Amino acid sequence: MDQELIKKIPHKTIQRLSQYRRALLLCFEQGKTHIFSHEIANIQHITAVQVRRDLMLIGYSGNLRKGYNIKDLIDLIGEIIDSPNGQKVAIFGMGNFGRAIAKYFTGRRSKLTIVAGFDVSPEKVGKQVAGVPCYSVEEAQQIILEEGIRIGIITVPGDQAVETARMMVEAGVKGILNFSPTPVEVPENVFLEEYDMVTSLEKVAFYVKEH
Amino acid sequence: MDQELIKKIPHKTIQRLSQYRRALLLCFEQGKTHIFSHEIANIQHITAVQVRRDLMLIGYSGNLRKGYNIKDLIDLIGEIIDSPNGQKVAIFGMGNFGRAIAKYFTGRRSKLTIVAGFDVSPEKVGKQVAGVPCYSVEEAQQIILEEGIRIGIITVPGDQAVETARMMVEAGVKGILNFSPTPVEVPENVFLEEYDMVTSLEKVAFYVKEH
DNA sequence: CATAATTTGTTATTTTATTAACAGGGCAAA
DNA sequence: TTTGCCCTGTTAATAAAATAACAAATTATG
Ligand SMILES: NC(=O)c1ccc[n+]([C@@H]2O[C@H](COP(=O)([O-])OP(=O)(O)OC[C@H]3O[C@@H](n4cnc5c(N)ncnc54)[C@H](O)[C@@H]3O)[C@@H](O)[C@H]2O)c1
Ligand SMILES: NC(=O)c1ccc[n+]([C@@H]2O[C@H](COP(=O)([O-])OP(=O)(O)OC[C@H]3O[C@@H](n4cnc5c(N)ncnc54)[C@H](O)[C@@H]3O)[C@@H](O)[C@H]2O)c1
Repeated sequence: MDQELIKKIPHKTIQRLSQYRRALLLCFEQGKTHIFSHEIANIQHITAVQVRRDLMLIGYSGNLRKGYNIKDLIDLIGEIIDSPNGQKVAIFGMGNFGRAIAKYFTGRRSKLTIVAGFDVSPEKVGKQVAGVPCYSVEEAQQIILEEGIRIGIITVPGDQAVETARMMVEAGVKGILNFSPTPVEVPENVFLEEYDMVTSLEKVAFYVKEH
Repeated sequence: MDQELIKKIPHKTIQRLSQYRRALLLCFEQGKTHIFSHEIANIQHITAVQVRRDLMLIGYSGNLRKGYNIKDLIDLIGEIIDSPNGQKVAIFGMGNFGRAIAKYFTGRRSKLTIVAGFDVSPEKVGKQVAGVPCYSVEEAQQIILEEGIRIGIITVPGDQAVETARMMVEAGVKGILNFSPTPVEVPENVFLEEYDMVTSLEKVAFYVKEH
């Protein structure tokens, strides 16, 4: 696919492609070879039109009678969202959440590998969590460079997030997923995604509230 | 505020209100009494217009010279998104992630309290995590009813999520925050929020990829 | 062979969300 | 007092996302 076009894919479509792929992988494991847009839509919470539109944007054509070839589609989504040689990820803050993430990601075959954790606590530095070595923050710059880590996950306490992000960017990280409740600033050439769990829960609470 | 109007507030605004409040609480603790829209905007990643628009929607008026009264605004946001007597929350699946959430939420004063965890593993049932008792899933229906739990967080493995959600709804849960990668179905009167961490990370990876 | 039934691919429309524009108010300083 | 500045609140314009609508293609079937 043309690189120019890839950049024009809406953010929401990128997210859905990731989700389509996971659903497709499940179908593929079950021995299915083809799938219709409305079947994909049923698995996710969306409409068949949305699915077709997304696939149109990535230039994938299905078979009019059999639908989409699952294997081909998985591969095409992979070509778009994965990097050929994978990407390395580091976790900043190996507390309860950071460790849960490390355990969760390790072992599952994926183009994304968590290769390092960083923490300030002497109890954690030097240990391994699910095979992920934990280093001190002082070593971060060096390890990030050596390993070629381009993505960082922030799971430090909120009051440490801004400084941590600054340091990550300085060390060469190109993408940050910030799970702390404190928004951080990054330069334009760094991609930032933030998710605040408390906000999500408060949102649910609001819509559940007896007005 | 009028209940009819409250229901018309956009989802995104509700999320931002939650975030404004947290930022405001920090400012309040630092002794500030008033704040301008552009100051709030700077803390979050948004524009001052967005802030003013959101506050307009909830009918809050600031002082032309001093900006918004922090204390009043915190209280108003609380009136809108909190329930007066708080709401009870349960976690389904007390694994690594579920336990991290339990530890994280406990102790912080908030209108949301995690009062129970549920799991199938005999090792976990009967124990406590950060003061949150873990029950077997068989007990769920009864405990949810007794405690008046209206909100549930799903942190069971993906292949258990659909069945878990079904059971939660049957037991009377009115809002679900699903962290498993598997989308679940809920009836119309139940509010559903889903967050998929892998998708977030894949999104970051995509925008960081060297095209 | 014609027809009905499906499903894709794409354009048009609608809805939702964000940003821009600006009137009006209040205070400070000239 | 008057001028200028910097706010808020609100309407208007723009952009992004989702949905609807439908032509074209393919196959099964009478
Ligand atoms: N645990 C959850 O379920 C959860 C949910 C939502 C958000 N979060 C957020 O994730 C973050 C971590 O939460 P947690 O529950 O794991 O807390 P935690 O206290 O268990 O872990 C924080 C870790 O960060 C380390 N740390 C502190 N300062 C650091 C620094 N400057 N550099 C590197 N490491 C540092 C600490 O030593 C500790 O190991 C917080 O910002 C929290 O708000 C956690
Ligand atoms: N750990 C993470 O950082 C992380 C990140 C993103 C998403 N998730 C998702 O959260 C979920 C849990 O992840 P985890 O890492 O905590 O896994 P985990 O295996 O540590 O925990 C899962 C827990 O659920 C329990 N369980 C299994 N079936 C159950 C059922 N039917 N009812 C109640 N409990 C049941 C298990 O006994 C276990 O305690 C998974 O769906 C995972 O995809 C986890």
